[in-house]
Amino acid sequence: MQIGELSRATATKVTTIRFYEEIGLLDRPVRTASGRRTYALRDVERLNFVRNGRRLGFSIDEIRSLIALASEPGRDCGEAMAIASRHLAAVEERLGQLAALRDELAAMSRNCDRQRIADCRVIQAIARQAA
Amino acid sequence: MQIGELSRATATKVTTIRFYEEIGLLDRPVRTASGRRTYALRDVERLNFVRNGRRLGFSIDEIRSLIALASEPGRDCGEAMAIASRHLAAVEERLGQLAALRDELAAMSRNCDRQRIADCRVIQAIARQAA
DNA sequence: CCTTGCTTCTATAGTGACTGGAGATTGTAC
DNA sequence: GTACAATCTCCAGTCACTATAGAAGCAAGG
Repeated sequence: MQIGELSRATATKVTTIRFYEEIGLLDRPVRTASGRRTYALRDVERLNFVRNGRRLGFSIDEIRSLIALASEPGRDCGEAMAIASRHLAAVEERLGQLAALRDELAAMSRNCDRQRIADCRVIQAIARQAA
Repeated sequence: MQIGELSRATATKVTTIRFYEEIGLLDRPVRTASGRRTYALRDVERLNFVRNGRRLGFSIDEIRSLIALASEPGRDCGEAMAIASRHLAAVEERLGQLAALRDELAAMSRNCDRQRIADCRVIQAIARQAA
Protein backbone atom coordinates (compact mmCIF):
# COMPACT_ATOMS: atom_id res chain seq x y z
CA MET A 1 0.00 0.00 0.00
CA GLN A 2 1.32 3.42 -0.94
CA ILE A 3 0.72 6.66 0.86
CA GLY A 4 -2.32 7.61 -1.22
CA GLU A 5 -4.15 4.44 -0.31
CA LEU A 6 -3.30 4.84 3.37
CA SER A 7 -4.56 8.38 3.05
CA ARG A 8 -7.90 7.22 1.68
CA ALA A 9 -8.14 4.33 4.14
CA THR A 10 -7.80 6.64 7.12
CA ALA A 11 -9.23 9.89 5.76
CA THR A 12 -5.92 11.56 6.47
CA LYS A 13 -4.13 13.95 4.14
CA VAL A 14 -0.92 12.70 2.59
CA THR A 15 0.96 15.66 4.00
CA THR A 16 -0.34 14.88 7.47
CA ILE A 17 0.87 11.29 7.21
CA ARG A 18 4.33 12.50 6.31
CA PHE A 19 4.14 14.98 9.17
CA TYR A 20 3.24 12.23 11.65
CA GLU A 21 6.18 10.21 10.42
CA GLU A 22 8.45 13.21 10.80
CA ILE A 23 7.49 13.73 14.45
CA GLY A 24 7.75 10.03 15.21
CA LEU A 25 4.07 9.15 15.63
CA LEU A 26 4.32 6.69 12.77
CA ASP A 27 7.22 4.36 12.11
CA ARG A 28 9.41 5.12 9.13
CA PRO A 29 7.97 2.89 6.43
CA VAL A 30 9.78 0.57 4.07
CA ARG A 31 10.51 2.30 0.76
CA THR A 32 10.29 0.99 -2.78
CA ALA A 33 13.40 1.09 -4.97
CA SER A 34 12.37 4.53 -6.15
CA GLY A 35 11.84 5.83 -2.64
CA ARG A 36 8.09 5.60 -2.24
CA ARG A 37 6.67 4.74 1.15
CA THR A 38 4.90 1.40 1.50
CA TYR A 39 2.52 0.54 4.32
CA ALA A 40 0.89 -2.56 5.76
CA LEU A 41 -2.22 -3.25 7.81
CA ARG A 42 -0.54 -2.39 11.09
CA ASP A 43 0.26 1.06 9.75
CA VAL A 44 -3.43 1.58 9.00
CA GLU A 45 -4.24 0.52 12.55
CA ARG A 46 -1.62 2.76 14.04
CA LEU A 47 -2.74 5.75 12.02
CA ASN A 48 -6.36 5.10 12.94
CA PHE A 49 -5.32 5.05 16.57
CA VAL A 50 -3.64 8.41 16.14
CA ARG A 51 -6.58 9.89 14.24
CA ASN A 52 -9.11 8.67 16.77
CA GLY A 53 -6.98 10.01 19.56
CA ARG A 54 -6.82 13.40 17.86
CA ARG A 55 -10.53 13.33 17.16
CA LEU A 56 -11.07 12.79 20.88
CA GLY A 57 -8.93 15.83 21.49
CA PHE A 58 -5.81 14.18 22.89
CA SER A 59 -2.60 16.08 22.19
CA ILE A 60 0.16 14.60 20.09
CA ASP A 61 2.20 14.07 23.25
CA GLU A 62 -0.66 12.27 24.97
CA ILE A 63 -1.09 10.04 21.95
CA ARG A 64 2.62 9.33 21.97
CA SER A 65 2.27 8.19 25.59
CA LEU A 66 -0.82 6.11 24.84
CA ILE A 67 0.99 4.38 21.97
CA ALA A 68 3.92 3.62 24.25
CA LEU A 69 1.53 2.19 26.86
CA ALA A 70 -0.37 0.16 24.28
CA SER A 71 2.87 -1.53 23.32
CA GLU A 72 3.30 -2.98 26.82
CA PRO A 73 0.23 -5.23 27.11
CA GLY A 74 1.25 -6.65 30.48
CA ARG A 75 1.29 -3.34 32.29
CA ASP A 76 -1.40 -2.00 34.52
CA CYS A 77 -3.54 0.48 32.62
CA GLY A 78 -3.72 3.06 35.39
CA GLU A 79 -1.54 5.44 33.46
CA ALA A 80 -3.77 5.28 30.39
CA MET A 81 -6.75 5.91 32.62
CA ALA A 82 -4.99 8.89 34.16
CA ILE A 83 -4.38 10.45 30.75
CA ALA A 84 -7.99 9.92 29.76
CA SER A 85 -9.33 11.29 33.04
CA ARG A 86 -7.18 14.39 32.91
CA HIS A 87 -8.34 14.98 29.38
CA LEU A 88 -11.97 14.46 30.31
CA ALA A 89 -11.61 17.01 33.09
CA ALA A 90 -10.08 19.50 30.65
CA VAL A 91 -12.90 18.94 28.17
CA GLU A 92 -15.48 19.48 30.90
CA GLU A 93 -13.84 22.70 31.97
CA ARG A 94 -13.73 23.93 28.39
CA LEU A 95 -17.39 23.01 27.99
CA GLY A 96 -18.28 25.18 30.93
CA GLN A 97 -16.31 28.12 29.60
CA LEU A 98 -17.84 27.75 26.17
CA ALA A 99 -21.37 27.59 27.56
CA ALA A 100 -20.76 30.81 29.48
CA LEU A 101 -19.43 32.38 26.30
CA ARG A 102 -22.47 31.30 24.35
CA ASP A 103 -24.75 32.88 26.93
CA GLU A 104 -22.88 36.15 26.74
CA LEU A 105 -22.93 36.19 22.96
CA ALA A 106 -26.58 35.27 22.87
CA ALA A 107 -27.42 38.08 25.28
CA MET A 108 -25.47 40.53 23.16
CA SER A 109 -27.30 39.55 20.00
CA ARG A 110 -30.68 39.56 21.68
CA ASN A 111 -30.26 43.07 23.02
CA CYS A 112 -29.29 44.62 19.74
CA ASP A 113 -32.17 45.83 17.59
CA ARG A 114 -30.25 46.74 14.46
CA GLN A 115 -29.94 50.44 14.81
CA ARG A 116 -26.98 52.66 14.15
CA ILE A 117 -23.51 51.60 15.23
CA ALA A 118 -23.52 54.41 17.78
CA ASP A 119 -26.21 52.54 19.70
CA CYS A 120 -25.22 49.00 18.79
CA ARG A 121 -25.43 46.72 21.79
CA VAL A 122 -22.94 44.32 20.34
CA ILE A 123 -20.24 46.95 20.00
CA GLN A 124 -21.12 48.39 23.40
CA ALA A 125 -20.99 45.02 25.04
CA ILE A 126 -17.50 44.35 23.73
CA ALA A 127 -16.32 47.84 24.60
CA ARG A 128 -17.61 47.88 28.13
CA GLN A 129 -17.43 44.39 29.43
CA ALA A 130 -15.40 43.90 32.56
CA ALA A 131 -12.82 41.18 32.10
CA MET B 1 1.24 56.22 30.54
CA GLN B 2 3.98 53.80 29.52
CA ILE B 3 3.54 50.27 28.28
CA GLY B 4 3.86 48.69 31.72
CA GLU B 5 1.00 50.70 33.12
CA LEU B 6 -1.18 49.92 30.09
CA SER B 7 -0.26 46.30 30.62
CA ARG B 8 -1.44 46.38 34.24
CA ALA B 9 -4.53 48.43 33.39
CA THR B 10 -5.71 45.86 30.88
CA ALA B 11 -4.20 42.65 32.24
CA THR B 12 -2.34 42.21 28.97
CA LYS B 13 1.29 41.20 28.65
CA VAL B 14 3.68 43.82 27.39
CA THR B 15 4.75 41.57 24.56
CA THR B 16 1.14 41.09 23.53
CA ILE B 17 0.58 44.85 23.40
CA ARG B 18 3.58 45.24 21.12
CA PHE B 19 2.28 42.34 19.04
CA TYR B 20 -1.14 43.98 18.66
CA GLU B 21 0.57 47.15 17.52
CA GLU B 22 2.66 45.21 15.04
CA ILE B 23 -0.41 43.66 13.42
CA GLY B 24 -2.29 46.94 13.39
CA LEU B 25 -4.89 46.28 16.08
CA LEU B 26 -3.54 49.18 18.11
CA ASP B 27 -2.40 52.50 16.70
CA ARG B 28 1.30 53.25 16.77
CA PRO B 29 1.70 55.29 19.94
CA VAL B 30 3.57 58.53 20.43
CA ARG B 31 7.11 57.90 21.62
CA THR B 32 9.19 59.70 24.20
CA ALA B 33 12.52 61.20 23.17
CA SER B 34 14.19 57.94 24.12
CA GLY B 35 11.74 55.87 22.10
CA ARG B 36 9.37 54.60 24.76
CA ARG B 37 5.73 54.18 23.89
CA THR B 38 3.25 56.48 25.62
CA TYR B 39 -0.47 55.80 25.82
CA ALA B 40 -3.62 57.71 26.72
CA LEU B 41 -7.08 56.75 27.91
CA ARG B 42 -8.36 55.95 24.45
CA ASP B 43 -5.58 53.39 24.06
CA VAL B 44 -6.76 51.71 27.25
CA GLU B 45 -10.28 51.63 25.84
CA ARG B 46 -9.16 50.29 22.50
CA LEU B 47 -7.08 47.56 24.10
CA ASN B 48 -9.93 46.61 26.40
CA PHE B 49 -12.14 46.30 23.34
CA VAL B 50 -9.63 43.97 21.76
CA ARG B 51 -9.20 41.92 24.91
CA ASN B 52 -12.93 41.58 25.47
CA GLY B 53 -13.39 40.58 21.88
CA ARG B 54 -10.71 37.91 22.24
CA ARG B 55 -12.18 36.72 25.50
CA LEU B 56 -15.48 36.28 23.68
CA GLY B 57 -13.64 34.19 21.12
CA PHE B 58 -13.64 36.57 18.16
CA SER B 59 -10.69 36.19 15.83
CA ILE B 60 -8.21 38.99 15.31
CA ASP B 61 -9.72 39.59 11.89
CA GLU B 62 -13.23 39.81 13.30
CA ILE B 63 -12.04 42.28 15.91
CA ARG B 64 -10.35 44.30 13.20
CA SER B 65 -13.70 44.49 11.40
CA LEU B 66 -15.58 45.36 14.58
CA ILE B 67 -13.12 48.18 15.28
CA ALA B 68 -13.58 49.52 11.77
CA LEU B 69 -17.36 49.39 12.20
CA ALA B 70 -17.23 51.02 15.61
CA SER B 71 -15.42 53.96 14.04
CA GLU B 72 -18.38 54.74 11.78
CA PRO B 73 -21.10 55.56 14.32
CA GLY B 74 -23.65 56.58 11.70
CA ARG B 75 -23.73 53.23 9.97
CA ASP B 76 -26.31 50.56 10.37
CA CYS B 77 -25.06 47.91 12.75
CA GLY B 78 -26.25 44.95 10.70
CA GLU B 79 -22.73 44.00 9.83
CA ALA B 80 -21.65 43.91 13.47
CA MET B 81 -24.68 41.79 14.22
CA ALA B 82 -23.76 39.44 11.41
CA ILE B 83 -20.25 38.95 12.79
CA ALA B 84 -21.64 38.27 16.26
CA SER B 85 -24.29 35.87 14.98
CA ARG B 86 -21.86 33.89 12.88
CA HIS B 87 -19.59 33.61 15.86
CA LEU B 88 -22.43 32.55 18.13
CA ALA B 89 -23.36 29.84 15.65
CA ALA B 90 -19.75 28.64 15.56
CA VAL B 91 -19.61 28.54 19.35
CA GLU B 92 -22.84 26.57 19.50
CA GLU B 93 -21.54 24.06 17.00
CA ARG B 94 -18.32 23.67 18.94
CA LEU B 95 -20.32 23.21 22.13
CA GLY B 96 -22.22 20.36 20.55
CA GLN B 97 -19.04 18.68 19.35
CA LEU B 98 -17.42 19.08 22.71
CA ALA B 99 -20.40 17.64 24.54
CA ALA B 100 -20.35 14.59 22.27
CA LEU B 101 -16.64 14.27 22.95
CA ARG B 102 -17.16 14.44 26.68
CA ASP B 103 -19.74 11.68 26.49
CA GLU B 104 -17.38 9.45 24.56
CA LEU B 105 -14.53 10.10 26.95
CA ALA B 106 -16.76 9.53 29.95
CA ALA B 107 -17.98 6.23 28.52
CA MET B 108 -14.40 5.15 27.90
CA SER B 109 -13.34 5.90 31.44
CA ARG B 110 -16.42 4.28 32.94
CA ASN B 111 -15.91 1.05 31.10
CA CYS B 112 -12.32 0.59 32.10
CA ASP B 113 -11.75 -1.22 35.38
CA ARG B 114 -8.02 -0.75 35.69
CA GLN B 115 -6.75 -4.07 34.49
CA ARG B 116 -3.87 -4.84 32.23
CA ILE B 117 -3.22 -2.70 29.16
CA ALA B 118 -4.11 -5.70 27.01
CA ASP B 119 -7.71 -5.40 28.22
CA CYS B 120 -7.81 -1.64 28.74
CA ARG B 121 -11.05 -0.19 27.46
CA VAL B 122 -9.51 3.22 26.98
CA ILE B 123 -6.85 1.92 24.65
CA GLN B 124 -9.35 -0.31 22.89
CA ALA B 125 -11.80 2.52 22.42
CA ILE B 126 -9.19 4.69 20.76
CA ALA B 127 -7.93 1.83 18.63
CA ARG B 128 -11.28 0.70 17.38
CA GLN B 129 -13.46 3.71 17.14
CA ALA B 130 -14.97 4.41 13.77
CA ALA B 131 -14.30 7.95 12.66
C1' DC C 1 29.17 60.40 40.13
C1' DC C 2 28.25 55.49 40.38
C1' DT C 3 25.98 51.42 40.96
C1' DT C 4 21.85 48.63 41.41
C1' DG C 5 17.83 47.07 39.55
C1' DC C 6 13.71 47.80 37.10
C1' DT C 7 11.49 49.01 32.68
C1' DT C 8 11.67 49.33 28.08
C1' DC C 9 13.58 48.70 23.46
C1' DT C 10 14.37 45.70 18.94
C1' DA C 11 14.77 41.51 16.65
C1' DT C 12 14.19 36.82 16.28
C1' DA C 13 12.63 32.22 17.21
C1' DG C 14 9.40 28.96 19.26
C1' DT C 15 4.66 26.92 20.24
C1' DG C 16 0.90 23.09 18.29
C1' DA C 17 -0.79 20.68 14.71
C1' DC C 18 -0.94 20.79 10.74
C1' DT C 19 -1.41 22.85 5.54
C1' DG C 20 0.20 24.40 1.21
C1' DG C 21 3.33 25.21 -2.54
C1' DA C 22 7.52 24.71 -5.60
C1' DG C 23 9.98 21.92 -8.34
C1' DA C 24 11.65 17.32 -9.40
C1' DT C 25 10.76 12.16 -10.21
C1' DT C 26 8.28 8.07 -11.00
C1' DG C 27 4.63 5.28 -12.63
C1' DT C 28 0.84 4.29 -15.72
C1' DA C 29 -2.53 4.51 -19.46
C1' DC C 30 -3.42 5.57 -24.04
C1' DG D 1 5.83 9.19 -26.92
C1' DT D 2 3.24 11.86 -24.19
C1' DA D 3 0.00 13.26 -20.99
C1' DC D 4 -1.30 12.98 -16.37
C1' DA D 5 -1.48 11.37 -11.68
C1' DA D 6 1.05 10.19 -7.69
C1' DT D 7 4.86 10.71 -5.13
C1' DC D 8 9.19 12.79 -3.41
C1' DT D 9 11.89 16.61 -0.51
C1' DC D 10 12.20 20.98 1.41
C1' DC D 11 10.53 25.04 3.14
C1' DA D 12 7.23 28.62 4.33
C1' DG D 13 2.75 29.87 6.20
C1' DT D 14 -1.22 29.60 9.56
C1' DC D 15 -3.12 31.60 14.43
C1' DA D 16 -2.37 34.19 18.41
C1' DC D 17 0.58 34.78 20.98
C1' DT D 18 5.04 33.82 24.16
C1' DA D 19 9.80 33.82 25.18
C1' DT D 20 14.54 34.94 24.79
C1' DA D 21 18.85 37.75 24.08
C1' DG D 22 21.19 41.73 24.36
C1' DA D 23 21.13 46.71 24.57
C1' DA D 24 19.61 51.03 26.38
C1' DG D 25 17.00 54.21 29.54
C1' DC D 26 15.66 55.78 34.10
C1' DA D 27 14.98 56.60 39.24
C1' DA D 28 16.78 56.07 43.85
C1' DG D 29 20.38 55.27 47.27
C1' DG D 30 25.19 55.62 48.65
